[in-house]
Formats: sequence, C-alpha cells, structure tokens
Amino acid sequence: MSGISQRDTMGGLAKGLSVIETFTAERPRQSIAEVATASGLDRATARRCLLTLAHLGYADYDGKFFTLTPRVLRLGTACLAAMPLPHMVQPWLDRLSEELGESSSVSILDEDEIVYVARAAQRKVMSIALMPGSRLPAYCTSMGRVLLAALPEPEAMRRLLLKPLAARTELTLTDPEAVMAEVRATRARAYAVIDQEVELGLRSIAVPLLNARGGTVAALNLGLPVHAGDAETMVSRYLPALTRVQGEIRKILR
Amino acid sequence: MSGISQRDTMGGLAKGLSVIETFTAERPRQSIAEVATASGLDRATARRCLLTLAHLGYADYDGKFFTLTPRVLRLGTACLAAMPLPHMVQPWLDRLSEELGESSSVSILDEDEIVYVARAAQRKVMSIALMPGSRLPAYCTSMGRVLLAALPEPEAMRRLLLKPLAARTELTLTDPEAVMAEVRATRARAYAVIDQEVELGLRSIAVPLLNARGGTVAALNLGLPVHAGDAETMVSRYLPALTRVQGEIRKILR
DNA sequence: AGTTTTTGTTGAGATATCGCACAATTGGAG
DNA sequence: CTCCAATTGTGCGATATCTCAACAAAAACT
Repeated sequence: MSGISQRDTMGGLAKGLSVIETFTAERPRQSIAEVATASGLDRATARRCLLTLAHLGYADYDGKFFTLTPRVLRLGTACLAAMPLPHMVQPWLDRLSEELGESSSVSILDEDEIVYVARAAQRKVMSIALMPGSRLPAYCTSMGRVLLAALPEPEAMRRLLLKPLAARTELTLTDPEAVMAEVRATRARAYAVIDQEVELGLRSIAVPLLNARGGTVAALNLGLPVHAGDAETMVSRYLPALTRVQGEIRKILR
Repeated sequence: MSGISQRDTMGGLAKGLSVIETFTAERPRQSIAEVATASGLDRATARRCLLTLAHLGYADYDGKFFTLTPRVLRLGTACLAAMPLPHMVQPWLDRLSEELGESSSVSILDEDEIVYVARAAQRKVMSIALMPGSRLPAYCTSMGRVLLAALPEPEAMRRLLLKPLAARTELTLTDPEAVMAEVRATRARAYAVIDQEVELGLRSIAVPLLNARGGTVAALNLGLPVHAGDAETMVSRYLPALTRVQGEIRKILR
C-alpha cells in the first residue's frame, strides 16, 4: 500500500491550489469570505492563501476583492509546453484542416472532461471559441467517447457518474447507460461520431491517437457543420483522412 | 506600508508553485533532485511538494520521474476563463480577421512577456502556433512595445533589463536603449510597427486597447506577411481598421 | 569489483501554519 | 446618525511542516 503519510504532504499547497480553482468565469472577482466558502477552507486560511498569491504576483488585491493575474497562466503553460504531443501533432492538424477546410483538434482526458491540447481552427462553426486548455464534458463529445472507450469499463463508468449528464441540446444522451453503450460501440468500430449533442448545427468525428504499442494517448477530431451532409456521408467522406493522419502520427509516437 | 507579515503568508504554497514552474518544454520529466536544484528548495521539501502534487492529481510519478498532468491546465484555464476581456474582444477579432484576411490578436503584459489572451488566426504566417496563453518577449513584438509604452519609463526599462535581449533575427533590436527609444516613439504615435524582429517574413502592427478613462488595458495587433507591402503602405492600409476597432472596444470597456 | 558521487528517505529540534474565538471594520437600513 | 448584520483582521495554543543533517541505496566512474 503506497499510502501517502502525513509527513510526505503539504497541506498549504493543496489549499492554495484549491483556492486558485475557485476562480471561474462566473466568479472572477472574489472576496475572502467567498473564496473560503467556495473552497471549504477556514476564512483565516483562505485569507493567507490569497495574500500569498497576491504577494507572489498570481493575484491582484484591491483591498476588497481578489482577481487572478496572467501570471497564473504560467502554470498551465508550463504544463502544455512540457507536453511533447501538441508540438508533434500541430503540423498534421494544420495540414488536415487546410486540406478539408474544417477545424481539427487533439485532446486528452482529465477525469470526466476532455482538454484541448492542440487545434487548427478553420471556419467558425462553434459558438464558443475553443483553444488549447479549453474543456468540454467527455460524455457528449466525439473525442470524449473515444477516450472513454480506451479505459477499463468500470473506470469509464465511474467518470460518467461524477456529475449528472446535462442535456446541452435535445439530441444529447443523458442516460449514463446509453452513453456507455455508445462508448462500447465506439471501441468496436474504432471511431466516434457525434451528431449535435454538444451544440446544434455541429457534428464531429473522432479517432484515437495510438502510440507504437497500440495504447490510446489522445483523440483527434474534425468538427463539421450539419450542412456538410448527413452523418453517414460524413463518415465516408472524412474518416479516411482522419485514419490516415492517425497512422502517420502513430509512426512518430514512441 | 503594506508589508506582508510572516503570519499572513503560506510558504508551502509559494514553494509548490515554484515547483510547478520548474517544468518546461526542455525539462518535462524531472527527478526530485532536479526539481530541488531548479527551484532552490531543499530536496526533502521538493519531495514533499512533488508527492503532494502527485497525490492531488497534478503530477504523475513513476517512482523516479515526475510529470505534470493536464489537471494543471485547470489552474491557467481558471484564470483565462475568469478574464472578461477575452470574451468581449473575440467577436471584434473575428470580424477584423475575416475582413482583412489576416490574423489578429489581443495580449496583455506579464513582466517582460506578452501573453496572448484572444486570437483569430487566419493564414499561417508564423512558424509557431500562437494561442491564448502563449508568450512572446515584449521587447521585439508590436504589442509588447505598445504595452511597455503605457508604463512609467523606469518601470519599462526595468522590464527590458530583466533578461539579455536575444537577436531572434538579424533585424531584432537588442540594445535596451534602442528598444526604449522605439517605445518612446510608440507612445508618441500611439501605435507600433515591428518589421521582422520576431521572425523573418513577418511584420506586425499594434495599437493599445484603452478603457473609458484612457488607461491601456491590453494591446491589439495584426500580423502581416512581408509580401503584403512595405512597412509604410502597411500602416496606411491596415492602421485605420485597427484604430476603428480600438474605438469600438473602448466604448464597451468600463 | 571498489570507490566516489548523486539521490531518495528519515528523524529531531526549531518554526511556521491552522483553526478557533474574538475584535475591528464596513455597509446598509431605519 | 446609530444600530445591526455581515465581513474582515488578529492573537493564541495545538499541530503540521521546514531545515538540516545523517544515512542508505543507487548510479556513475575508475
């Protein structure tokens, strides 16, 4: 049992990170008390975390509210920059998007969300701007289905049950069992198709990116507007290009 | 004097964050000892930080090396998502890029670097993919010059002297005084032009984004390939569109 | 293989930090 | 203006964590 003993942990770090994560688009400016309740920390502790962050330049403080500064971006950027995958796949994405005239992306899984790590945007079909670091729920995205399909089934199920599945459109599957059935089907056919489950007007097709040993390390997708044809013609028209890139990338992934 | 007293700080948090920042593209996998020397921490302390990060899911540990996980991206993403500016300017960037057929971006300053917070990419002129969160040095970029021009001169100079200025191309200004002269000129004419100082073949023109009180809150730029004409015609052709957007955004920035 | 160097881990005393309870401040409402 | 309610700042004992050093294990070198 590799239990982490008391001696090997740093509570202060864990608390500070949870404080950073309380800042969202909905709550970009927070008082000490707000952060305390959002993070579950004592007010005194939340205050110390926030003052420390401000002192280090990760936060601004106007005497009343705290805001995160762009310095925080260094943390995430350190992570993205440290990943070899984005740099390796970017040229392939650029070529693929150029060739097909549509946006393509590569993402990986973080718990129940997919995280975009590389993207070549072509036209504007989605209402929200996606970029490296952006997140979408796994259950209703083509890349999410592909990545869940690579997990042992109980683990995939655990992640599907972390939060209730929201109906983003009238086509979104919200029953975990129904999604799981799609995940199984995805595993069987080695690609996933999403028909307007994230956003109306948007379809998407994804394949796993495999390393030399056949392990799934990420997912590659193509976003397509509905007027590009029905789901079936979409597969016959675009899947070959995706699998070709999948094969090329597999050669260069150790 | 708003000195931060000993009682108001959390050393553990500061140490942990510095540990995260030791991970870069050059050193994505690090041992405990490497992190210790890179961060200046004691090996025992670095170990506690790393084990804590691993325990929280921010790092992976194979018994020898640590790697950051995509979970770290939540920290930076929290920050970007919490910024109102990117969402407000994105539609303008999209329109501007569409209209002119070139890439436009908005960035802010973090010490001596500009940080992209929004971007509408059009064609591929730059060798590296820029995206929100990406960083470039301020001294050799049009947006950097604009943002430095908004600072008090001693502060701008301090930032120029933080690191030696690298000659990215044969046209890059590397003398801090020469750059400072350009910064002054930028302040005087209220826009900046960069001619292949970042990368050969790439020119760029930038204006400040001002709030209602006239304070500079960010910079807006347009990247142009050299074949779009010489620097002067570039200004006469593209500056009006930039200043128009600048004016529009100023109206909606409180 | 033997030796040197580096690395990971552990312990103990010295500090720093936590969480609680209380004091001070702020912001409205009457 | 004054009071109440909500929020923020502060001292203190109990605990967690840091630093420093020693040690063991592994690597690198001869």
